Amino acid sequence: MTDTAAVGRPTIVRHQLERLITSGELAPGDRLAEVQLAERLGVSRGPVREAITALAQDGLVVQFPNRGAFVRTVSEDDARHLYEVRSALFGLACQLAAARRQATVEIELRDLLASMRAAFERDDSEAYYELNRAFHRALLSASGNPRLLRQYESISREISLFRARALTVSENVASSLEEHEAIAAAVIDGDAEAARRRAADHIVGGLRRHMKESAVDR
Amino acid sequence: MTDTAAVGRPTIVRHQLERLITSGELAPGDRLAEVQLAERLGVSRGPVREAITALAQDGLVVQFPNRGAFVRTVSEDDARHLYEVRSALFGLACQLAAARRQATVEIELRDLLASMRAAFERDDSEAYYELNRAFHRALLSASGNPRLLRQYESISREISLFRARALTVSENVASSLEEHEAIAAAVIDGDAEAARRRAADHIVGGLRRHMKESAVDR
DNA sequence: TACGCTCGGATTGTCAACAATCGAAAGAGG
DNA sequence: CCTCTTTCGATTGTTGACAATCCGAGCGTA
Repeated sequence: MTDTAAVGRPTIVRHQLERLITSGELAPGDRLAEVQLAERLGVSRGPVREAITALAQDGLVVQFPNRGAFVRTVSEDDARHLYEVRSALFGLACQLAAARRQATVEIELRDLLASMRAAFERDDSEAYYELNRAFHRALLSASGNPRLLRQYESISREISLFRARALTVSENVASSLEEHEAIAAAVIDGDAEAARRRAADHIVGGLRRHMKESAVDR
Repeated sequence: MTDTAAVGRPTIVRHQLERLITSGELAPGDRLAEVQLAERLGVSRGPVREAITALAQDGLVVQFPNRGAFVRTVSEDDARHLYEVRSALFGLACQLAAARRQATVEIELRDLLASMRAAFERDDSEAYYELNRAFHRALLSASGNPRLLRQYESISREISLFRARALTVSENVASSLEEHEAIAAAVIDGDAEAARRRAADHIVGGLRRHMKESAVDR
């Protein structure tokens, strides 16, 4: 009955549909025909409808009465709005993480940063992308606010719909890496205000990078 | 297909259920029996199920597989987490509003503040509560980020489940009013950083007030 | 009495059929 | 040729029935 259980019923169909969308198999703007999805997933229309309404509440799908559901399309304005919210959320996470000063987090961050630097130096943008995600998740978890993590991941899913087919080029990774190190330093140092500001600025920079199609750091 | 339409299908049943919960008719912890709700609302189980899953995704309801859905109970920790997120969101809203410097907002804020001060002086906490909400909404709207408004209202709905039966006592209204004036001044002045900080601190203060049962300013 | 098992009522999960609504194509009229 | 109306196919919205699952009452045994 508490926050952690509020993730909702992890119904198989819901996750399958979510995967179809986030993987790009169902592209933004695509129609979500209930019967078609039902037979594709081997179930009836009922579970599909519920999954669709859940995803609509999540923002991945938009519904029009009597006209059906469509995969959300994210305009440039939408993307800016989403990045603004994400920026505030990540800023808060780092602020809280810095205020808590957990020793385990310090180790985890140093470890991740070392791996990221290694991935950068051997130009492995695939690995860097994953480590980047792990780095963000680590700080979100370190905030001690599970709701914040959930909110952040929801926003991130929506953002992933923006220019989903942008290639991950390895430009600006250097500056991204520097920003990460600055954030980690502030968190480890316990400087909550600096951590917040740097984290927020970092996400805003992510919007810039995303806008110009170099999508490594989203 | 854009963000504004993403509010989801405004199905009657969903709003009815939401009202039952936010009005306190269905208290936190109460079971949401599908058949009972169905006949109470005069529909079948289908729409009720969909409404429940939507509300679960929203955080007002928690679901357990094969065991049913319950109105979310918000612990003190949950409340703190929610207030932290709310604080960041409202801070962002005021920061953005300050950066935009819209003339119409200035007028609106001055007007609202005058009404709030009047309500405070005649000790009308009911009116003050409503004006308080309007003040927050005005700043959220002035941010120019509809997604932010939506997120904020979602969080606010969840917070309203915390100690829902706390009486609205007219204590601390004076300090709350001062904080509002300080926020508005920063927004009007275009000082985004001050606006953000004051707004965030204001919400954190709201948590303190809420914790000690004086729930005027949530 | 305490513990484990079985069974039964109640509730959720799923399904297929029916009703309501929409959009597009066909047709009538100007 | 264009526009408005009408019809029709397709899709969503809703329903009641059936299957699966859970929880607790009752029974038996140590």
